[in-house]
Amino acid sequence: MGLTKTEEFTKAQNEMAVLAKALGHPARIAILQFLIKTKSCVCGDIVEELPLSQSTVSQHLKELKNAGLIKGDIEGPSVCYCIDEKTWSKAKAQLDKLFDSYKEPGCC
Amino acid sequence: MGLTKTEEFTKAQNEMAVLAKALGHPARIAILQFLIKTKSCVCGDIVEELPLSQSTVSQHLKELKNAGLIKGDIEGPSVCYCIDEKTWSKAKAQLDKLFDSYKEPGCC
DNA sequence: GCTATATATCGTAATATTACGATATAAGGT
DNA sequence: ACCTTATATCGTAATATTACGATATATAGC
Repeated sequence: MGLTKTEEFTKAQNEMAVLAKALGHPARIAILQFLIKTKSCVCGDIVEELPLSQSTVSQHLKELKNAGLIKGDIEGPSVCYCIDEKTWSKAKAQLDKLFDSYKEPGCC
Repeated sequence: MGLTKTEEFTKAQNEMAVLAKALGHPARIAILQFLIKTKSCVCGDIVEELPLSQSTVSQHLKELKNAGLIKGDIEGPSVCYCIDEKTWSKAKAQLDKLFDSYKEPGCC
């Protein structure tokens, strides 16, 4: 056991879970905020900004990339990361939909 | 190792990460959608709705409760779960803020 | 108090995540 | 080709998550 039963859920549910999971770590929130703030999408400056080692930051960047939230362009010897607009707006839309589907205060 | 360095990040970053992490599993997305759909916030019917065992569902409910997204009222022999309005709108606001802070398409 | 039903918790096993140092890879400059 | 710099990957260790069956707990009804 210990393996998420993805096949048992809908595509939409799995997609949303993947996106939310990628946001489910303070370091990754911090990375995204930093990428948004410094529009120039400075690359390895993230390592200096975060209280984590270079390899750990690289791992978090990889996960954000896997989820599709960011993309990385090679730029000389370094890599330039930035928000992937398409997935970003998709994530926003999906989460908005979930949050907005709750209207009335239920029963308890 | 293997322990998230929560102290190194801001309160807001950690809070958002906790909320997102709670949403980071398809079963928990399914549970929330079900709770919203059946306004009567039927309790253990969730177990019948999901392709998971009773104990596993109970574990997921516990995590959603820990994150504050839902609350459970004892109602006779069973428990009535429903969305916790306060945390729900807080989560919505925090995520909205993150998503909306991205405007221009960066560089790459 | 006993019984049935509904949830929660415990114990356990498998897999995943987080983190780091060390090492590998890739690109630019000399 | 060599060196430097920037990132990525590997190996490893600790902790967390996911899942289930079995057992405990709690409440209503008898």
